[in-house]
Amino acid sequence: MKRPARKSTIYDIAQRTGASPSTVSAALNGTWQKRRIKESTALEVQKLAADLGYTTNMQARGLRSARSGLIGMILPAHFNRYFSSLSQIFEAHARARGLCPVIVSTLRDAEEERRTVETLISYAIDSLFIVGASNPDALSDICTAINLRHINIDLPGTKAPSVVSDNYSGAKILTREIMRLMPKVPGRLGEQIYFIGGAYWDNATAERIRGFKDAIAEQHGEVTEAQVFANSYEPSASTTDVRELCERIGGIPAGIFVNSTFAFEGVLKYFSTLPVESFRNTIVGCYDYDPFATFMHFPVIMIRQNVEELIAQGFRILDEHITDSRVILIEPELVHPRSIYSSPHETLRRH
Amino acid sequence: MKRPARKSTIYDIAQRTGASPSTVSAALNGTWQKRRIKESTALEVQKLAADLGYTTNMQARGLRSARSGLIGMILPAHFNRYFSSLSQIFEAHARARGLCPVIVSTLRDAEEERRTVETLISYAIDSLFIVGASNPDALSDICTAINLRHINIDLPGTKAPSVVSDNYSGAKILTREIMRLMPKVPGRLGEQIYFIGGAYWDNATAERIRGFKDAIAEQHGEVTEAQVFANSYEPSASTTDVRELCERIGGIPAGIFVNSTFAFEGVLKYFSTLPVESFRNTIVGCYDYDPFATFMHFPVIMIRQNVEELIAQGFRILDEHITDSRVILIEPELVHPRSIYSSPHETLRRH
DNA sequence: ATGAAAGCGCTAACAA
DNA sequence: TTGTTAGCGCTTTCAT
Repeated sequence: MKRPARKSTIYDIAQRTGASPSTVSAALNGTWQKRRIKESTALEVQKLAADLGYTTNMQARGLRSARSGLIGMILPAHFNRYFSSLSQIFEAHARARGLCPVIVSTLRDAEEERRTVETLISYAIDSLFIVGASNPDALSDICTAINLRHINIDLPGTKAPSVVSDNYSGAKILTREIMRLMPKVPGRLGEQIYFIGGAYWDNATAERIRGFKDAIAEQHGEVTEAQVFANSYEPSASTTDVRELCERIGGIPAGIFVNSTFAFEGVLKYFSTLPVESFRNTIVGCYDYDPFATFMHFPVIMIRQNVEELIAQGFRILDEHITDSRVILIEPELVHPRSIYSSPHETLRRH
Repeated sequence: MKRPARKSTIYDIAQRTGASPSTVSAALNGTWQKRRIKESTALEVQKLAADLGYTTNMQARGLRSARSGLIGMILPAHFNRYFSSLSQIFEAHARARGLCPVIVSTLRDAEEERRTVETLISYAIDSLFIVGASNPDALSDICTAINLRHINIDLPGTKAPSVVSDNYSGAKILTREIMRLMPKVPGRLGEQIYFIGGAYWDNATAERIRGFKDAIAEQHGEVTEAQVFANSYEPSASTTDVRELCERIGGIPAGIFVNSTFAFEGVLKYFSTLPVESFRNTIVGCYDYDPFATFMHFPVIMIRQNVEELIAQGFRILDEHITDSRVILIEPELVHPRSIYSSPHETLRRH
């Protein structure tokens, strides 16, 4: 059957089958049994629709029914292994529910986050995942005003349910492991292990710093502020910080806790100026996983967050209509050097 | 001013300002000058709209005007450094044009690609970027039928304009560099350098294999088929391939051309079972860039595709209303070991 | 310089 | 078992 140039509508199908538009509508949107349309009628309509290449105009349906079939997610960046794995899993869950995912990055900019949420709302998204927002509560206010179901992922808020990694224990585990593997050199440990990257005003970073300090305190007493560099998420800030640190202490520290792969890239930028031999006595722990990073020319241990669980719990909360401000903690996992995990890509492919 | 529970509409604003809905509409969508609305009227309307937290219902606008303000992009996966950098750049361009990006992954599955495009069409996207599709022409047919502007990125089609990396020259450059740096050992070169990953039926892989073979032929004559393993994009296939290869030749080959970071992860999975010393005489070249991969315990050279240009040229083609099936080639760049480039994330942040 | 009114494609209440 | 009808919120033509 030749397809029309214009997209066909239920009216076209109504005309050609002799049924009414509402019958066609019901036959096509799955409510025909409830509307007691004769099966043969429904089948006839569906057949013609398929032949014509009909697809529902979602704008019209959405306008009428005040729902869109879209589900939104905002996150700090696409270009990051952690966030893009969240996207991958989020998308799979959305698809499984018959929703079309709309994933937009907001570059850790509160104003951009606000604008983006308003944009998504103007498209009538049915619910929203807010990942790593710099000001989740401000976004919650916007969502609540129009009764939009939403949840915070990765960074908690106080006005909506949150699912976050247990950054405190993760950092503690990672720090303990760094200390265990660190070359034993004389002098105060306080001058040998450092925290680099992230921003101290952000909850995730703050929790990780707390875990870092507590782990050290367990074994070696207090940590000084001079051991923590957390003023920005920009990789370039970490480049500067680690350079100044190394120049000050006259070498690469024995242990470095890097707050994310973003920061790690910044650190590597400085490292690339140093000879390979200078890394003999260094161990790096990085909060976030990258398979290539576990294969570097010096030992790197990593933390892998449970991305599947972060998203799955988010959907569970939506399903159960939970709206209080509970915080669900998800345990991350320690990754040893030279470890390759399969990517979500591998497990998702279906056929 | 207290905001209403329900989202306000132009009718609410019309009522409260005493203007008519059409005047309000014009005042709010930027056409008021053309409609010769008094400036004071427009300002009054805009002020109230702001106070009320009004935002346009894009479904209604889209339904009426047959445009949505959405721009779609489909790609094989989010969870990949190359694709997610394409997302990041695509998003920036879309935003700059006042469009809302909808980026969906289709897992290199032709059927999923088709379904996704139909879904995006049902939301009336204004144009579409098709990245790395397994069957671009089938998608072009769907788009053309409803007059949807679209372009192919990364993999070319014959029914729409395409912007692709120059995979042939990129592979040639990479192969030459592998050969230049390879440890010189006796015996035929044919038994010392191998191509691993990707799928030979996919244009990008095929072009890279061609570049690989030609580069070797330039210096050492023919290449045998036994040197090329390209049956799947799954990392696990590369794990198996490289394992069997190494077991067959009794060691790690002197040179390995890895077709993508996906495949590289698979290769590393096997490498992680080998002692560090066994890599003394190996050099790996990988088609795709990852900063961490350049810091491994054996030398890795990489190809970095010009992501910014791939997307920018795509938008240029859209802007210039080009619809023929021309193919624009973008040159990629060789990356030496221990090289860190700044991420798109850093350059995009605006404020 | 502005208002009235039609209609985009769909859903759902109501009528038959 | 099916048809009629009234909108959803907006844009746009035409009238004033």
